[in-house]
Amino acid sequence: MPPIQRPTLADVALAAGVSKMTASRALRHANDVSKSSVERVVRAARDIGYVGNHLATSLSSKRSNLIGVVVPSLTNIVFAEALSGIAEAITGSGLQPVFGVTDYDDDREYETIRNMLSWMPAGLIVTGLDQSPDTRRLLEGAAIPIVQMMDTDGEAVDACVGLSHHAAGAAMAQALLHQGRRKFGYIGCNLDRDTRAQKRFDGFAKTLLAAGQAFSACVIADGPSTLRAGRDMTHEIISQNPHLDSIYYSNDDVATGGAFHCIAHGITVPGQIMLAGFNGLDLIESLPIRIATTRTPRRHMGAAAAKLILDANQETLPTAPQYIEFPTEIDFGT
Amino acid sequence: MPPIQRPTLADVALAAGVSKMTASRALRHANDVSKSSVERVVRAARDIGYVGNHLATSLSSKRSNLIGVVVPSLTNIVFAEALSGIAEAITGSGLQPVFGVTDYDDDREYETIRNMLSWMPAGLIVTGLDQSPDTRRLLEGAAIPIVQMMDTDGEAVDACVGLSHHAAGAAMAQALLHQGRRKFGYIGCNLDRDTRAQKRFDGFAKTLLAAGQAFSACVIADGPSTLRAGRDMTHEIISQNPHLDSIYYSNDDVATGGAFHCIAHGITVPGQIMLAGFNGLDLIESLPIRIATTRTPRRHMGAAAAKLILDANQETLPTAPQYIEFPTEIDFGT
DNA sequence: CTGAAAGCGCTAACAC
DNA sequence: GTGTTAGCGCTTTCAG
Repeated sequence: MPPIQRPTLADVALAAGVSKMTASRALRHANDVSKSSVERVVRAARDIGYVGNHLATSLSSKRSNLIGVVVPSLTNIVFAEALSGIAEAITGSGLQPVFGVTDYDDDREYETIRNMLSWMPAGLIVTGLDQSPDTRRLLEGAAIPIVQMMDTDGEAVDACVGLSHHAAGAAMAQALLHQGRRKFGYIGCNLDRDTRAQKRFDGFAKTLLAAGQAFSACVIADGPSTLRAGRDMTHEIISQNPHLDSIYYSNDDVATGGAFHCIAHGITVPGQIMLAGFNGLDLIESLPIRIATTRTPRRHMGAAAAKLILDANQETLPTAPQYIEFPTEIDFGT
Repeated sequence: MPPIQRPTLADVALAAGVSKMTASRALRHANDVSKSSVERVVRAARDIGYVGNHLATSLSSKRSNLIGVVVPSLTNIVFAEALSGIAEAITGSGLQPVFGVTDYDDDREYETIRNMLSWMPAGLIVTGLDQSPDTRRLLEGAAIPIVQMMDTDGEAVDACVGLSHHAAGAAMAQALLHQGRRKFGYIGCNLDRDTRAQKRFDGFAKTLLAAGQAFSACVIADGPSTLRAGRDMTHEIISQNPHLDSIYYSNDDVATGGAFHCIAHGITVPGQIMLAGFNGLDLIESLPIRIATTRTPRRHMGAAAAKLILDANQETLPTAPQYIEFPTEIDFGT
């Protein structure tokens, strides 16, 4: 197929017998144009299969319909769900999401954001509050709405939608203490890069300390959070510390691995030992045993972040920098 | 902060004491420009914080660095992993992925693709081969590389990277027959919209038929594939058909729900009943019981699709339409 | 090796 | 209501 020149607005205008401007106006806000013109333009556009060129539109109007989204990972369902919430929130708005995956790497994050900025996006949604100084400068210098999502423990560049991971960790510690647990274990993955998991750990540990308690054992691994890692690490921590009565995990994936270990080895949960994760994955509620978790509204956070961008692009609304903190809820699955 | 006019190439050129063109060339392929010029331009760009404008670049060069990706869902980890593979494959290439979620809806898919096309993307990756006629026309008319991923059962618009779901279903039926199973149940979600799940079902059913067997019971639900649905439907099918010795599920999520049901009710697996899913999620291998599954290379499929687009954009390579079929492998978890 | 001119396809800002 | 004139910021020519 020869690369046929795709029809432009000029072609539409010609076919409709009007000027480019009238065609342009007719195709966008049908008001301000006579009914008959609109009709002819729309028909002409359809007839010749006009599609429009966002590049030209955006360059000319100095604003694009792109919205950048930066997440650390996509194998973790949590971020995929946030993306999903974003996608859902912007359907019908004409905005298109551009995404970047940083793999928890500061340099990748910097490059990704820099690259996105050169698309003059309508806004940027990035994960977390703990960017590198360079990245932060980049964000601060960008003259577009920036929303940092998933976390509220720290200072936002602009707007922020998330939850307090420190508080979530603290709340879980409190809850386990209330349940009478006293021999605490911790199992975590990827802690050196996942600052939100760190914050939960800190919150949990500080709360224990304040109650005159402490972790009896911690097992921390470098790799990503996987069920297998959770299962293996649980095996390790329990065989070395048989008297643990509870384990806090860096998230539900790892905790589920722990649950599988317990099921396979006939360890009663929560009888002998209580397991606690984080996120409130659907998975948890279907598990044949009950483990505790903190429910988090990933989808809503994504949607709320997207809505902030949407609002900021409607001049009519006051663009007060928002700081939205979602409450979390502990779920014992009972 | 007042909306300071962001520096343009002209500013860089001015600061470096060269023309716009020299600056442009220096910033892209440092060849064809004297060393001293390159140096001055690069320094000037950095000094004034020049970022570049992809909109202008793309409009002018009539090709963008955007790559469109259309998936039916993001809550299903499988598609998130494919995205992840795509993102990984294009890192360093300068390409940026734009994504759209169709929620298995033909109209949404059409609109999403249409919208993406107006960004003049370097290529498009869409899920599956079963688009609506309108969408198909849209794709055929687009003068860019199109890759359909995840499926090979059907005719591709251009290139195609995936696996045969019909064959995968057939292979699983064969495997269960070999294991001596004779009372087959089927449990599926979202079959009316998920054409790939349909194909697996067809392949399985046809193979049973060819062996003189048939499903003893089928339970099919409309909603999305969830663990809870799998668990509930398994409860239903087993209580109504106590003699089933195997169940084929539309995918691993639903099958895992089934596994949880069996664990909770003391049904031995695969002793009393064998469960078989599809995808080979990591989850499966950590499960305390062994269920069968078909391993699928989601990440690789995504990466391969992205590579096809990458290659097609390098004029040097022959742009032969590709048709890549990945083999699948049945895993009994033993 | 470097530069000047001429757009890419569209819309903002004015006319009429 | 509609059209005209200028660009948006960059790259593609084509001359030097």
